[in-house]
Amino acid sequence: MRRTKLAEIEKLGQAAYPNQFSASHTIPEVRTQWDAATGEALEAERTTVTVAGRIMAIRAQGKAGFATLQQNGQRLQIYVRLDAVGEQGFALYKLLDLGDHIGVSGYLFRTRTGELTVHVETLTFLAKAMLALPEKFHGLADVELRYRQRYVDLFTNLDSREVFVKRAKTLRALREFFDSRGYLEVETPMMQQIAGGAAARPFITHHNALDQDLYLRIAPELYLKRLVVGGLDRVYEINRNFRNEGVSTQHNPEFTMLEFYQAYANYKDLIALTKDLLKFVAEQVNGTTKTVFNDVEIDFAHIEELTMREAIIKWWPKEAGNTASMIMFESSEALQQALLAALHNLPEAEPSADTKGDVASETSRDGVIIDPAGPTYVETRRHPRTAMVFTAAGGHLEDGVPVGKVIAELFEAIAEPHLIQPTIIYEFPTAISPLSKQKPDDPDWVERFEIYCGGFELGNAFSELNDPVEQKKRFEQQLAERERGDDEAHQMDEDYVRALAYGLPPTGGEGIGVDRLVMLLTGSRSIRDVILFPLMRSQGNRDQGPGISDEVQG
RNA sequence: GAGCUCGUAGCUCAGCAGGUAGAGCAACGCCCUUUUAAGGCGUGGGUCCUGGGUUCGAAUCCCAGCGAGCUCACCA
Repeated sequence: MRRTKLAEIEKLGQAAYPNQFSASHTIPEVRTQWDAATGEALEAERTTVTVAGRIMAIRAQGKAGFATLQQNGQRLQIYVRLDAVGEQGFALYKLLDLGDHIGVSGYLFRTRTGELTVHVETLTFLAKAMLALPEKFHGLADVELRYRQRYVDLFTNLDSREVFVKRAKTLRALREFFDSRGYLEVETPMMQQIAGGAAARPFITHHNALDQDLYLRIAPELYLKRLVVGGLDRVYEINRNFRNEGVSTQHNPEFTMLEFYQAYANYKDLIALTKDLLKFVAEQVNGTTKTVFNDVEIDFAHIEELTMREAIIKWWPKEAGNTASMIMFESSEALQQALLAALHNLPEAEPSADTKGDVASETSRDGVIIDPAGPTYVETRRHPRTAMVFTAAGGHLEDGVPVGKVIAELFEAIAEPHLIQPTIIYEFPTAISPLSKQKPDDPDWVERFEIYCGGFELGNAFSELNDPVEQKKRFEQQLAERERGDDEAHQMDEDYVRALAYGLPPTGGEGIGVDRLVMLLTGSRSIRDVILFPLMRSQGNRDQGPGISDEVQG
């Protein structure tokens, strides 16, 4: 059908796939320059423009007609009439389909309804859309198709396009921020012989000529610190990490990570830097420090700072009474006591028929409804989740799990869901921080912080461990974990230990999930909405949507 | 990996007390020289995700599979 039209277009003397078209303006340029011009002014000027674009709407009316062209996410109406473009030109107009690319030349005017319009004098065919476009009003709504056929999503759903424009702005702002502070942008290997720098399962690939397995990197961390050893005191890298794990609204197997390292800085310096960074990027991208995520307004100009311990106490469940205090963090026994007291305070649960079978109410987090606006629980009559959290924590302590690890678990269960506004949580237990430096006055805690926002983790930073002897020891501990079957435990990296042995200055390092940052800045609930081509399950030979074969091969 | 929901025309959707599929947009034909979700008249268009089963009869009910979304788990 469209093939025959293309043949007819060629008969009109138009190339089916011309090699170039010289426009005088882009559509956004025309809009910028003449959006404010009145009809009278346009008539007086009689400005002729030559523009190109994709036809997104077409309205024919006998011997005249309109069409809407789109270019770079902006639209401009054109008006084509028989007596202006001639028989050939009008014949071409009538053969056009939605989605075709054309170029037009003509003068600007305003229609009766006041819309800026090109009064076309010459019409040039540029390329055919062989497949039908999605419906003009709803656009492409099927989420799966939007991800799999992003090219259609981008020109039909301009909101989607805007997300990726903002993503590019985010990256530009990040680079500007670090460049202006004397950081050097570097690129370190993404194919590594040892996948290190994080606890995650890697993808494995193979180099044929060397006959050697390689890992796609899970983090650039260890290479970046080697560079600091080498005297590149301030480095940053923005690039992909790959982790062989499940997907969710917050995880894609390949994701973009910003990591930066600064010699002679510690985690306190990085806290200050992170605050400046988030504020700067938000302003560059959105013109304001505020953004709306999940219907909640988030403001990057006000970033709260809490220690992990303070956060646990702040969001200690109300129904557990006044049972939390700083003392409980001092020993396993103290924490046990606090947990027991809290459990004792919990009101009796309602009959189990109500709680057990009520799987559907999981969304309300098992009876605890979270108010995203602030640190308040709206209590309902059930607290099974709270009880479970306390019971599990107590059990772990009895099993001899390090108190630091249990404290971190409590934090994740009790406090993390409340961290909607950007919040820096600092001082982490040593037990869960193998690469961080301990606090000089308190070896159970390390100089580390994470930044949370929108209910998830956005970044992770610490004063880097630079003692090669201690580092080697920690690698050996990880090896022992590996022996026990933990395939996420770190491998020994002798070369990294050697690098440290040459002397890593006191250094602060941080990683920020760029995709998640873009999610916050664009109000996107799913990471797939900010990744152009998110990983989708293969569909094998199953056809998805319209194919070209029918049109091309007939 | 588990639970819930979904899969019907190119797109957005309806149809599901079981009786051989429908609307709008898009497409095709005709009318219309300032319309804009243009309008009017007419026409064509389907592997109802796939495969089984129940039934005289399945888009509809049942089972299995494939794909997706969300939630949870895992995981930074």
